[in-house]
Amino acid sequence: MNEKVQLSQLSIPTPQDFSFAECLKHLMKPEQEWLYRVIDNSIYKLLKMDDELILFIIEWQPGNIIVKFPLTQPSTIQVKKVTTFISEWFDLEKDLRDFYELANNDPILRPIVQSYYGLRIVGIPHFFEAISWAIIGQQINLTFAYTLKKRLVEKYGESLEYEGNKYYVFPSLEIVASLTVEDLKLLQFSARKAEYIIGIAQLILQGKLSKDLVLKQKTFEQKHLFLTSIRGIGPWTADYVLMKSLQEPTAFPISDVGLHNALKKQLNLDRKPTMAELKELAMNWEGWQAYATFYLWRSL
DNA sequence: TCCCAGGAGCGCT
DNA sequence: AGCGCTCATGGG
Repeated sequence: MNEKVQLSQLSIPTPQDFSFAECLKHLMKPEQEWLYRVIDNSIYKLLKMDDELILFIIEWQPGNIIVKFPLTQPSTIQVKKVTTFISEWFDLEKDLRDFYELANNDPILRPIVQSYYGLRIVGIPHFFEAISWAIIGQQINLTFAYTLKKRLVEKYGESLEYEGNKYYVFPSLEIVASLTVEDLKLLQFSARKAEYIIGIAQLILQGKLSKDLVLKQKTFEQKHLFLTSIRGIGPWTADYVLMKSLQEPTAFPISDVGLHNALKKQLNLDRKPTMAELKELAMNWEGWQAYATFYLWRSL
């Protein structure tokens, strides 16, 4: 009667300057996010691995992220994949000391970094999801972008129910690759974005695009160039993906509207900064442009 | 109604 | 290589 199930548990050490609370705040901002759920300081996330849906719960105790698997006993390989996923999700491998030193000498970043100290770039490890999300978000307001993503995930993503809540995984490459532009237009995607996303799913399935293929490029510039050679991926999207999915600290979506608004606010401007001003400011952020951007986004 | 939104591709110089 | 036009639709 009411026997406690033995929970499989995993522990991932976190860096000294890691703030789970700040990362949680970031995760809780969107109101229409269906690819994870935050309940009482725990993150619930569903992944598909080896054709199996795996739900896990992320908590934190000083020094360690604790992962529990409430429904399944994960295999060794699955545990390893979840560990990698979480490490990328919260950018745990990055040593931020140089960034913090740089930020403390930067009049714009100093106050922001103090306010959100310990925040790490909360990424999108799932490569196809990261690209799709960037494309969805191109040139439309974020609220509508979340609506579009929600519709896509609801309609085409696999799901599983746990304790009364439904958890989704991002739609598979196979499914998206087989969709027509009309299918996505029904969800109010523009024809162009539908083409981009379907085309990218097909490219990945054909082996012509993958995280590994990007990583194989030697320099950051080559990675950027490789990504922008793909239809639908312009400079902003390439930087966004390099920042959120490949943990590249020098990725810099310099044309990003959110970045412009954050700087306008921090600098107390009555207009958005010009491209020349952006480049001038960013000279101080060399090597850590992605972190500067992420912290500036947070300041909004 | 108007302007803007976490842009990108394309054609024309 | 750089500029301008077009796409597309919800939010405020």
